Amino acid sequence: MRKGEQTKEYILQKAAQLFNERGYYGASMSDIMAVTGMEKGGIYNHFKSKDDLAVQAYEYAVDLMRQKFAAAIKGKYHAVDRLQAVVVVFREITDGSPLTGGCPVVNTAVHTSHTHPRLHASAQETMIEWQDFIRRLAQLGIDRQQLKPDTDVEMLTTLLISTLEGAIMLTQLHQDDSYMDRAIAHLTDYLQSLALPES
Amino acid sequence: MRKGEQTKEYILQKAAQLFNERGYYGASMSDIMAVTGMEKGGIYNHFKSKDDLAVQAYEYAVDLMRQKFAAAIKGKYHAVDRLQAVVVVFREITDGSPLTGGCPVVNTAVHTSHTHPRLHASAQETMIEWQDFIRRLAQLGIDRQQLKPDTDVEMLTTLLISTLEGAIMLTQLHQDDSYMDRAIAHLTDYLQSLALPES
DNA sequence: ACAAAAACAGACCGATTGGTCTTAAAAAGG
DNA sequence: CCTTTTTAAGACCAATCGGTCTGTTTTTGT
Repeated sequence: MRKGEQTKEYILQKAAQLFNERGYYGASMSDIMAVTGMEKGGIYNHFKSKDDLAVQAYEYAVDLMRQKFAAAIKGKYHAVDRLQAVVVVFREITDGSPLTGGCPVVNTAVHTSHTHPRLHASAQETMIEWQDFIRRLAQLGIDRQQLKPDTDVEMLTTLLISTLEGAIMLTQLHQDDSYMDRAIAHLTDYLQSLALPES
Repeated sequence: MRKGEQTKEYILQKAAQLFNERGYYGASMSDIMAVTGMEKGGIYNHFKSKDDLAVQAYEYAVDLMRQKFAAAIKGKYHAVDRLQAVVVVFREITDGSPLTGGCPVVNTAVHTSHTHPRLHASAQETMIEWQDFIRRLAQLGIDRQQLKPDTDVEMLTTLLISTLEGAIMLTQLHQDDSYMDRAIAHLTDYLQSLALPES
């Protein structure tokens, strides 16, 4: 029963990549067969429907991102360092890590908005999770007197995600990293400006 | 020959709306028949393929945006006022004007990235057009000594579009205007900070 | 090594896809 | 008003869609 788990993860990886680029309706089962090199029977042995595959593939992609976020802040204790590390994870999205084709959460959100309620709800939940993550980092930074006490946490969260996701989109659209570079340069300044000088 | 033009525009309006929400592959010709209340023959009388319809529907949507931008800066001569007016047009996207379902350029960019090269190229061109528009407004503002001479035009353009498009996405995803409100509040401050005091 | 179980291939299915074509209804031009 | 042209309807088509199922091949545990 171990061989099965291996191929299942292999399929998930390929499918996650394909769905991220093409969306649920833009990627057919034939496409997935082509990209995995497997036949229909082999795939449907692990997933009970295209729907099921898409949902699990999305969860797979999100898990990869979760791991990157966790690894990024590991060993960092200053809120500015941590938030900067989060920014770097977003930067890596445009480099194709862990998936090429842009942010899986935003892509899924756009791709499924009026077509696939189940996946759309998942995208919503993931985004709320990310926002919470950033919010907590910021709030903890305030509590630990690393960030200015009047820091607007909600504003910080919205600006970080909006600017980064928007810049990812521009970088993807034009195949030009400079948009992401500018966004990050600005956010870096912004984060630094929130730092409370050591007392 | 006038009745035909009327129905053609009617179809374009309905199709533009549908494609904006669901994307090229998420919206079938049957869906378009349903939303227009027309039969297949009536639609294919005006468009030679689904492709043709989608391309024209996108152009239709972009034209609506173009008109809004033109109207927004009309009668305004200070760069900060003009850029602020551009921001307001983006704000109206989240209110469903001229189309519900978010920004047609970003939606098309994401929906067609690896599936429909023709439409994807159109989205690219439109985005370049918008960037040029903002760049020119900013540069003219510097030339006319309304903006600080050291204003980074490229940075301004990237930040405006990235932040606004990212915020539109969040507002759409969560059905919550506050993301857009925060983004705009921040950008308003930012634009104000670039203004050159009257001499 | 061998029996049981899991994994995979691929033929097959009905439904839906985008698209065509003939025919009828309705505008438009004289 | 009456002919011509345009407009729209809807039956029809091949191809593709997601999905099932049976049979064969591999793994697996013993």
